[in-house]
Formats: sequence, structure tokens, C-alpha cells
Amino acid sequence: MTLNFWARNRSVILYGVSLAILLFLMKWLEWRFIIVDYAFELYAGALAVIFTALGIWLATKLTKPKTNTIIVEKEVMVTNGDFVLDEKQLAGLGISKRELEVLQLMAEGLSNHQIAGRLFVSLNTIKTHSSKVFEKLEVQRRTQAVDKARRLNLIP
Amino acid sequence: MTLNFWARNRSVILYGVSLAILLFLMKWLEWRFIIVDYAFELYAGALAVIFTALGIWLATKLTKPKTNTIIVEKEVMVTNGDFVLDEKQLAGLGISKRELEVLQLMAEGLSNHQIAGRLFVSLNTIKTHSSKVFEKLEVQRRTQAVDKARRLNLIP
DNA sequence: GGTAAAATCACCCTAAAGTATGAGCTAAAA
DNA sequence: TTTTAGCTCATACTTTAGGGTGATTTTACC
Repeated sequence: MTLNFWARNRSVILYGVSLAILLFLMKWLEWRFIIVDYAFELYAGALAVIFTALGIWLATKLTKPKTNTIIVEKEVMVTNGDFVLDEKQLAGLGISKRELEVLQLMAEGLSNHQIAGRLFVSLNTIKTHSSKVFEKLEVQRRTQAVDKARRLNLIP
Repeated sequence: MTLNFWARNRSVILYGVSLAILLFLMKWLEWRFIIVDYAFELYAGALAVIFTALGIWLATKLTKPKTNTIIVEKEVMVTNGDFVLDEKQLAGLGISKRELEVLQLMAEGLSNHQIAGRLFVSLNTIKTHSSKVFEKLEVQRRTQAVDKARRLNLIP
């Protein structure tokens, strides 16, 4: 209870005590330098400085530190990396699931032989699918097919 | 310049001026109440309170509020149409101007024969350039070259 | 002028891609 | 049941691409 009272009024009590001590000191000094008249300005000056400092100290105790929150928006460039297959285009062209698989691997730079291995079928099968894809895309060679398919959002 | 001086030392100047004014007031009051001896304690008390308040005011002025900067990233979509050639990559790979031209047309789906016609050179020249490009890109076929070049931002 | 790099061209050979034709199997739709 | 679409595979042939070797000309730099 008493501890509570002290904890809560600590600053005020300290302020009062220090004020009392200072007044006592000044009274004492008054008796020592009573002959010197201009000493008053010195007292006043000292008093002003001391209590200003005390005020500053009190301020830091009584006031909560202000926090200025500044929100800065930073633009981050995001490329259209998220490829989305154009299903409608695919259906419209009549390209089958398997045909698309072949096209995708073709675009990755795989040879027909490599694609065959990847999809566990024969080279002939890949050639067949390629031809079908070329037909549907109305192109003559793989580079053309890849270029067009990319443009039509069939491959990334 | 003078404005700058004022702006920067505003608090200090105000403090000095108010101190001078208060000292003048006390001197004036000293002449009015010189007969009453205990008035000194009143001065001191008033002085203490006033300068404490002044100290508090100063503290609020001198202490800068903390700035908490929060950076919010805002995504901005960039259309993939804005292709920018990676000149450094190009130079690093040692791909010549002519070689790049061939690569670009290759990516558009043109056959070697067609590219030769486009650039007014022989088919052999195109084959030579192709081989050089493949070598520098460390690939074996045009689809691979195109795929890699795209990834390295050499072609759109 | 000398040198190196880039561009151009030729020829030979092989590999890969692309075309044409045909066939078989399975699942789904008519 | 029949038809259709999709997938798989084969064979024969043609075209294109790719690798190798070498040479000449042009261009840029010292």
C-alpha cells in the first residue's frame, strides 16, 4: 500500500523534496552572501537553469514517447510470369491433351527422340503428334509452332 | 540565412528572451516587495514552477518524435510486352550483332533458307551463324537455342 | 601496315525433322 | 451395334538442319 503510493507518486515526491532542499540551500546562501546585492541575479539564474533541467526530466517521465508512423508505398515490378493456358483457344484449335504435351516439350528444346523417351512412346508416335499439331496450328516447322503457340497462350 | 538561423535556434532564443523578461519582472517585484522579507520564498517558488513548466515545454520541443517507417510493397503488373534486351548477357556470351539477327528470325519460326533471303546472304552463311550461336549458347538445336535465349532476355 | 575478329561462302556428310500412307486398339458417343 | 476421336506404331521417302573443314573478304583496332 505504502509501496504503491511511493511508486505512483515517485516523481512528484522527488520534485517536492529537491525543491525543499534547494530552498534551504538558497536560504543558507542568502545568509552567507547577504552583503552582495547582485547575487540575487545569480540565484535566479541558477534557479532557472536547475528547474528547467528538472522540468525536462519530468517531461521525459510524464510524456510517453511519440511515435510517428509513416507508411511508404514501394512499387515492386511483377512480371507476368504467371502463365495461364488459354483453354478456349486450345479447344477451338482441337489440340488434344497428348498433342499439347508434345508441344510443350518441343518448346523446351527437346528433340523428337528425347520427347519419345520422356513420354514412353516411340519416335513415330511423336512424329505423328507433331504433324497433327503443325496441321492444327497451320505451320510448317517446330520453331513456327512454338512461336505461334506462345502467342496464343498455349505454352508459357 | 538569417531565417535559417531563426528556424534552427527558435526554442533557445525563446527560452533566453523569456528568461530575461522573467528576471526583469522579478527585479521589478523586488522593488515593490522589498519590505516583505519572506517574499523571497514566494519568488523562488514561483520561479521553480515557471521554469519547470518551461523545461517541460522545452523537452517536448527538443525531443524528436520517433519515426517508425513501414514499407508496404505494392505490386505493379508489368506487361510482358516490354522486352528489354540484356546487353550484358549478350556481350558476356560474345554473340555478334549478325548472330543475334539470325537468332531473332529463327525464333520467329523462319527456316534457314528463309532467313538467308531475309538477310540477303547465302544459306551457308546462315548455317555458319547458327552453329556459332548454338556453340555460344551451348545448345544443339534451334528450339533449344530459342528457349534459352528467351530465358536470358536476348529475344522477346 | 599488321592483326584479329566478324562476316561471308563453299563443299561434304550425317542426323533430325517432316510428309505420306497405312494399321490396330480403346473408349465414348450416336 | 456402329461410328468417331484419340493414341500408338510402322515404313518409305524427302527436306531441312546441323557439324566439320576450309577459304576469302571486310571491318575494326593498334
